[in-house]
Amino acid sequence: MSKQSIKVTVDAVVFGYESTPRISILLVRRKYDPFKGKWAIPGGFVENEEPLEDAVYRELKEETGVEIGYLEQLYTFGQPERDPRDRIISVAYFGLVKPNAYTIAADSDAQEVAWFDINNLPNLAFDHTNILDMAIKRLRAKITYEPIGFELLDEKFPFSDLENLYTTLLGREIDRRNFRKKILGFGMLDELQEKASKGAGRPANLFQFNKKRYFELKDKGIVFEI
Amino acid sequence: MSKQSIKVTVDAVVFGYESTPRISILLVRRKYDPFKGKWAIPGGFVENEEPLEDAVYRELKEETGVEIGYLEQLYTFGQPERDPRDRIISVAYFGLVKPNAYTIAADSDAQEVAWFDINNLPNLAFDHTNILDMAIKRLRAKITYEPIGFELLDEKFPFSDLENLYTTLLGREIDRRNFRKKILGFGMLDELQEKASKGAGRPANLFQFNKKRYFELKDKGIVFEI
DNA sequence: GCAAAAGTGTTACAATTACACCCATGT
DNA sequence: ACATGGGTGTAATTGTAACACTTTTGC
Repeated sequence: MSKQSIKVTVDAVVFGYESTPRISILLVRRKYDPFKGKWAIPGGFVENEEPLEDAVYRELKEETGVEIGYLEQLYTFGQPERDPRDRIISVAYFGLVKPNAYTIAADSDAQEVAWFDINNLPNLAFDHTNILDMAIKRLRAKITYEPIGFELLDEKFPFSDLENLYTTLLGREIDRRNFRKKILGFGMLDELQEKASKGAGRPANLFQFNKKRYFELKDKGIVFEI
Repeated sequence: MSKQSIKVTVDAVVFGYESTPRISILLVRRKYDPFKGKWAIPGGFVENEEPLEDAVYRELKEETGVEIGYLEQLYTFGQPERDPRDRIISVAYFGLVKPNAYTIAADSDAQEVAWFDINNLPNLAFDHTNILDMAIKRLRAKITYEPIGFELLDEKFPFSDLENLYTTLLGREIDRRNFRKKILGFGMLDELQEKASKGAGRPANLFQFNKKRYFELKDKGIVFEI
């Protein structure tokens, strides 16, 4: 009991979205053994007096330079054999970044950090494929009952971005009219007096997620659901 | 990093149900400091080569003698100040026991282990009140989208037991006809040729949850939902 | 004026809710 | 025969899903 020698790490599956459209995940290439040279999700050891979430933010900044807008705990992975050398328990998180925060630190060696399309992932170190699978499942499920999709879009976004995000993540077509009716019906989006400039076709109105309003509605018992 | 001195425990919030009706939670009284004499949820240190879930089953058996039928990970609590002495991270689980497993080990001092009604809980050691709150929320939410309620009932149960369980947990009346229609409509309950014996009134038919059938239906895309 | 994406309403269908009486047993 | 809990169907309402044309801009 008092001779317990278990180490604790945090790891973070960080998702980004481009309107290409593609959903991507932030990976780092390992510099040391075990699994030297393999891609892995960013993470590292928790310091003795450090809260778990702080450790996640710190490691992400150190390893990738990315600052995330949304973070939640995913699951704790603790199988004794998950690390070939020591007993290491990993508290995994999942995070979302907006496109404008979607850049990798200038001081990182670009060869060591990269975004990968979730449909085209490399083999990963440790049990990170498991962690990633769970994170993807959680994200897919969660966007249907919590308004976290906005955390993957710019502050101001055209409605079609939201629609494409859902189409891409859920892997099925969505009826534009019904979707718009439903989302706008909640009343948690502010329609701005601004139009998207770039691109072909008719310019879209921009919208903004009103978080304060969302919590008011939630308190009233209104449930977000797709 | 290599001087990390964090310890890892598991703790389990174990729920039971009696058709009184009441939802109860298994607690143990602490024998040692810190919080000596206070009630706490059962748990303890993970051994070096021990999977986390094994540690939960072991601690539950050692401390309470209760064998649980359902177990899932809840959340990992890691605030540095959650234990007044050391840095201890707790991987919390939540478990469900059927009424017939609802007994406390004969070799336990009865004064040290007890079931408490969730509406009448004592002050708890550490941050266990937080853990418990989260577990209750999770249970309430989860019975609406996964068929875990059966894990709190006997193998064979009258339909009214299920209805009362849901009424009690959700804290609102449920229309008997609509509820029955919906649940039986899923086709995951077998109606037995047996009747409940005890009690006043017309004897109820007994039902049994068909887990195999449930997974078949789930694979077909049928989703359980209340 | 044409290509490209944005914006908009109505109808059919499915699911959910509301609601009240008879049945089987024990005493 | 009465008290107790068990068992059952239908109609109204609500929510969801299907569906196609017009508008605004850039080239």
